[in-house]
Amino acid sequence: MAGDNGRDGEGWATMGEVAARAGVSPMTVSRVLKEPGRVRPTTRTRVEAAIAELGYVPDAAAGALASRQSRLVAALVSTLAGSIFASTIAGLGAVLREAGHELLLGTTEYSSSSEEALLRAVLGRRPGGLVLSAGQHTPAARRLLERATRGLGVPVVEIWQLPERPVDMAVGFSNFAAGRAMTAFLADLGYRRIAFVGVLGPDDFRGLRRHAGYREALAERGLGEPRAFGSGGSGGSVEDGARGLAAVLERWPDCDAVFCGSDPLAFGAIAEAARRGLAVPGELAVAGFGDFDYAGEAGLALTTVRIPGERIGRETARLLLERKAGRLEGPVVVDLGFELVRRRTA
Amino acid sequence: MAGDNGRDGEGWATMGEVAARAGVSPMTVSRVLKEPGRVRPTTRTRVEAAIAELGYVPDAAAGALASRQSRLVAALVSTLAGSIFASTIAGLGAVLREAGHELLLGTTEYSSSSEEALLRAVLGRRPGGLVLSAGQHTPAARRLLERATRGLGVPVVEIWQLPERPVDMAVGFSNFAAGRAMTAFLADLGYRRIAFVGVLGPDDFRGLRRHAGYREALAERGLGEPRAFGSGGSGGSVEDGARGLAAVLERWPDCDAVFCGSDPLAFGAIAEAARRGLAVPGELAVAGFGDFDYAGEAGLALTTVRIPGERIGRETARLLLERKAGRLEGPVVVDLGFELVRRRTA
DNA sequence: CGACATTATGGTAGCGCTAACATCGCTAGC
DNA sequence: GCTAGCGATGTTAGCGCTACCATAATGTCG
Repeated sequence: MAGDNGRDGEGWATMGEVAARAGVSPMTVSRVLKEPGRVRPTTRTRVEAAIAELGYVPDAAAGALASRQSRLVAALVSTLAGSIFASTIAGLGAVLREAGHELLLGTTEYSSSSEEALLRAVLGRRPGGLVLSAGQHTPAARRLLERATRGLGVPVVEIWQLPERPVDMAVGFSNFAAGRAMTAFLADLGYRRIAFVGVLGPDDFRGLRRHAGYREALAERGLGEPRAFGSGGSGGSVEDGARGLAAVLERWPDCDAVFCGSDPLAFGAIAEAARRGLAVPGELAVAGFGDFDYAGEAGLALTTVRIPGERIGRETARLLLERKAGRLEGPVVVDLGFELVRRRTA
Repeated sequence: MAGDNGRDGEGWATMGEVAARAGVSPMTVSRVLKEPGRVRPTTRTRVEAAIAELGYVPDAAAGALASRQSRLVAALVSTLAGSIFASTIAGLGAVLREAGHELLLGTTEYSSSSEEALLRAVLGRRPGGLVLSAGQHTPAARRLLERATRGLGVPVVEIWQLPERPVDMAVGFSNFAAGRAMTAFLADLGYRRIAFVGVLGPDDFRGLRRHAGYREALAERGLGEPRAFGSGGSGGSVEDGARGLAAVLERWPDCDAVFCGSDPLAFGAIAEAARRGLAVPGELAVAGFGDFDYAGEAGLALTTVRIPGERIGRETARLLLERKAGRLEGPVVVDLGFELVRRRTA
């Protein structure tokens, strides 16, 4: 079977074999691959033929070793589930690929203890850039990161939030501002007894910031004490939303609006409201966060906060590329903002 | 700043530097890393101290080149959006990481023309395994794959469906059987005029198989002509579901059930039904596919088909590892099945 | 038409690591 | 006390590629 396509030997063809077949030196083959313009067309054609005949695919590890360029960018996100980061990763990958880089992906699944191990594994690949979603890093991880970016010049981008003290660069939006804006928006709409349902575990930094924004808006407008319910763990599910609304209503039965820290939570809240015969938004307004697919007019018609997920990915890639090209100095923080989307639940 | 942690030199510490500091040869350092049991404890401690002091992180590319083992597994999925593959990738990554491998991720975004480019890029990394979600490959891509698995012994796993002619191995379930089972289930429930709304573009192989299963079930039970509406492109959104139901109802106003090719479509259909004042399931039953988060009791309470997404990932990793260990011969196809979940929409 | 600037190609030397074998020091056995 | 045998460590030789410099082939002009 071997030899059907390509060659008979063991393993992959090497550049030397291609060179021999084309009657040139390995160096010329290398140039055909990387700077075709610098090789005479006739030679180039010959080399390209040899490449095709042998089914040659250059060994990236050898190339990386020799050139000290891995053409690899590592992205470490907390999770892929819930479609939160998916579009960001897609955008990141698309831009990167166009520039000839590949994406090495790691998920920490919200356990920051495994973050360090993952980081070490990934750094061993000598990535040309690092993308991180986590808000807080273990001290050891932070040290590794500092060293990578400060000492070794590896660009690092933290995404989906704007850290006070970025390791290097950051692309995202202010969860605090978004939380405050939506709460203020609800207040402007006339709602007075606004509750908050979110994930308030210590690991979910972003949820915490949204909640802080909510409280801030309440205080600014003198809307009384916060009415917040935080589902614990790694929540943020539809069930958590239903439970959250139930808990809130039990404690503060007179609420006229609930701001949920994520669209799934809002979904759960709406379903729970329906179960209780509460008209939305007539008797209870509901707002979400994220503008998931199903939040649109055809689905929930949810009033929510839209986050430019894919743009975060693309912008991150752009920054990485710019910095590698030396066209970017110093710390960079890009605020891509957010957008309040009013639909029919508030 | 350099030297804060680790060393002052340019770039990363090398194994040779660690060796010098510990007063041993590089080979001993290598052994401490890979087979600590074969190094005397006192020596090992010394080496480990040197590693820590220098913040040494071994260069995986060099290791790969020398050992001809990349410890990299590449996964090529059509998309990350819609949370379809997310849990599979998470499961895959988790198991792989435990075994000391990393995940190289590529998304084709349903364009099979870019699949070949992606495949080439990824093969350059000499992955120890390949995971693919696409059903059909371009001839060139297929040739590359055949060569990789047949000629070079790279394990390949196709996931989320069971191809008739697998490249190497496959882990998934039968979309045909699932489509048929849900349709038959609806029939058993007493529904007689069952429509289908799905993505029927030529690129979505899985949707096509589900649709085929639907037709088969209809034929088996003599339920008359199929009533199918396929949204074209890369659809599968909530909007497509709403539009799909509208189209179906216009053409066949007497439908008593709709089977949707995915949960988002089902969501759209339910929303559209509500808009038209149709009681679900009283006047119109709706079934979905996928058992997304929001399909649960707390949300849509959707009758749907549950797919073991994460298990597919884990099983895939297991197969890859097994085959690499030489404990697995010949083609392997693992059918992980599916589960009909009856909730309150049918 | 020969000196010179170009352009095209080749040779050499490693990148950082590990497989395979060589060597050393030690304990065990008689 | 000598050697077989073992465990611990070192030496050598690349893995496949690219930077860098050298050389050869081509073109340019007085």
